[in-house]
Amino acid sequence: MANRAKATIFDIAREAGVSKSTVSLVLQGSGLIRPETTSKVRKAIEDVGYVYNRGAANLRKAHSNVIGMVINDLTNPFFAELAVGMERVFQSAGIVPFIANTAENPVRQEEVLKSLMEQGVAGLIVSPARGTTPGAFRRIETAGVPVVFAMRRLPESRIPVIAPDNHRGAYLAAAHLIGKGHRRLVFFGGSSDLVVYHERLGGFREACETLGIAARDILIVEGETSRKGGIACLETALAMAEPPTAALCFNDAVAFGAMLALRKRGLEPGADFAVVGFDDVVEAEHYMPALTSVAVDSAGLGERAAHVMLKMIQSRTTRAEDHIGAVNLVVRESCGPDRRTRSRPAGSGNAA
Amino acid sequence: MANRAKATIFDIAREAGVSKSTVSLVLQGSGLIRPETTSKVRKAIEDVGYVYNRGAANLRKAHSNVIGMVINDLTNPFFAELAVGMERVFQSAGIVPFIANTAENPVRQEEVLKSLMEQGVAGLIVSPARGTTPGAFRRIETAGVPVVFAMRRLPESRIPVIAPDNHRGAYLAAAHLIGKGHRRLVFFGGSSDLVVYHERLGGFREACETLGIAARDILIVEGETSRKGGIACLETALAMAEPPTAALCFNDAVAFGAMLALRKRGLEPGADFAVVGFDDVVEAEHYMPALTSVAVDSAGLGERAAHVMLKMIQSRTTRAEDHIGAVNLVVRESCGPDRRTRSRPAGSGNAA
DNA sequence: TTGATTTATTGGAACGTTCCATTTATAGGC
DNA sequence: GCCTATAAATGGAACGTTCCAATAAATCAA
Repeated sequence: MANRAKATIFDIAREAGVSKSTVSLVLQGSGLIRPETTSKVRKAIEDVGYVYNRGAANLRKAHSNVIGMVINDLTNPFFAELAVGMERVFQSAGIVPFIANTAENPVRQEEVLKSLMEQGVAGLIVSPARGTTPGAFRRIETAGVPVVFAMRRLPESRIPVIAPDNHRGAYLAAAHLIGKGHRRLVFFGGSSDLVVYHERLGGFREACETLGIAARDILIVEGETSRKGGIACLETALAMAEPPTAALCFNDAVAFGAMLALRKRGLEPGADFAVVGFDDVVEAEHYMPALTSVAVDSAGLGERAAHVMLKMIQSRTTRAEDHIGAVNLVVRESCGPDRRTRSRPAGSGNAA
Repeated sequence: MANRAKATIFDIAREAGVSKSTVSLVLQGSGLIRPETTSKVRKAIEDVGYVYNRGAANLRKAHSNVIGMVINDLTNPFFAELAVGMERVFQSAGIVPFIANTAENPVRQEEVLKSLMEQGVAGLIVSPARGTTPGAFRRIETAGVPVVFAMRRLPESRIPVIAPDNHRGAYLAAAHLIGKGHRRLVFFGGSSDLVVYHERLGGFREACETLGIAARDILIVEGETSRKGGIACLETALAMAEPPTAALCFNDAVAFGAMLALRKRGLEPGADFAVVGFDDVVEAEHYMPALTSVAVDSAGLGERAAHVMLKMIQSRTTRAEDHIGAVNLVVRESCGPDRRTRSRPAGSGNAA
């Protein structure tokens, strides 16, 4: 089976006793070919161990069938979920998405994007790396390749975005905390080079302000968006002269870190200090205590992004509407009982 | 910048006032071109918004620079780590790996593999989906494309494998449990269609047998390799007439599930029932209690796999040696204190 | 039978590169 | 100044497909 040099449609043609054009037609599933001829060709294809050369085909064909998916952090299950959601819809459209990881590195992202473009992708779904420069996608835009951003956006870009309603999610979470009786709140993690950060922080601020929290009781501690960052944030917060009693965290990883740090200090997350996460990754439910978090349905957003992309490709446009996905607060145990029913007000249980 | 139709080297040539061949040479970084000419061409490339067509190039060139990475479950951080490790070494070799997810589905895997082959990959690193048929890679082998398996292997395949020493890892873990005084042990999760399962179970068995555990005290509960599966396994085990006191779990997800189920029953993982995981994913360290687990260094194995692949491509071979990665048991808190020092022997603390 | 129509099949040009064999320009030796 | 050696640039064929226009074969109406 199969000699050294790779087989082409000419080899198939010879084997089946037809012309290369006929083979090409069969390959494309054209109905013009007589059934017996078709099966003769099919057999020859098997016999010579043929593998279709999509590169050659794309030289003539208008459109390729590959879509690139550029993700900033594959090890974050949140983004992996996003990828999985996209794959679901592409699969049913007969498209194979290729995933590439940028590890939150703009330089790497540049390489990855370049490579994907050279490969002739039909479209790109991107969760841009932190620190992506504004012009990073100009080349791609002028090439007319459709791009959609997922989860994250760039400051002043015209590229359509599929993302959760970060502002509202943060608002809901903060409102929940305030409803529980907390009066001095902190926002943990993230940094201002991320648009998402501003959205979430904005929601947090708005809730605090409209629900009567004094400006001096609205705290912010920036930090890495990881467990480690969460630990650091908590240490910083508890070292304050007047520590907060509740934290809304930039994402679940930060929340896990904060809970861990709490435990290390002998404090019980929920009872002694309230923690809310963001994203609602699968582990949130299984943590001890289970983490209250803002669910964003990343797989659903992935599906949405894929649909938008499909439509853009089909209608040969590079424009599309943004889509802001609904969020909802999943209340679990990390915020403890209602504080207003307790005798001692905020600040209790803060023994180091 | 850039008119509608995509620019080719001819457009660059016209713009720069040279021939297409010169442009091609510049593109390939040939030193034969005069520096001033080179920069003239470089400028033209910018001006026309050129994007290199790798498909066309591969028609002539012997080798492509893309490597496919086929992963069975991207949402499992363990596999995501593997991917990240590979990327590290490919990046420094100027290669962009494309990742595709099979979601543990052999049919999907078939499609993904086909698509990657059509794209003209130079090599394939695969963590095969469960239930992959023996012949699934024959086509690829006869096409002469190098393949290496990572983490998992197929029953009778000749394809090189990069995997952790599952047998030894399980042996170490079981020995640890026995050393702690446990005398009735169970293996949780997995199923016999996976070679890895047999390896890990084999190590568990060998440790039990050589360290004097009676055959009737060596229990096995198959199950899904997920949190859910772990929960089910634990329920099954505790429902036995004579329940075990310690479990070695197929992987960390199963272990997390088991610990969860323990908690739900009011039992304390570690003190009341010992649990050991496998893979040592990042969360293992952060769990409550921290999970004792067999560390396999998946990122390191990913790097190794990538190196092997690079060498295979370079030496134009499709053969390579297997590589069995070292493992080590990371002892944390999920196995509790030494049981031999306690008054009551195995079986205590098992109130439902 | 003839011409028109439909159904199957085919040759050739094109797609955007690379690479080889040439050609042209530049420099060096005498 | 001429010949040779070297450096720089070039034209053309090839890579494996698709698609159009053209041909060949089969069917049908008269």
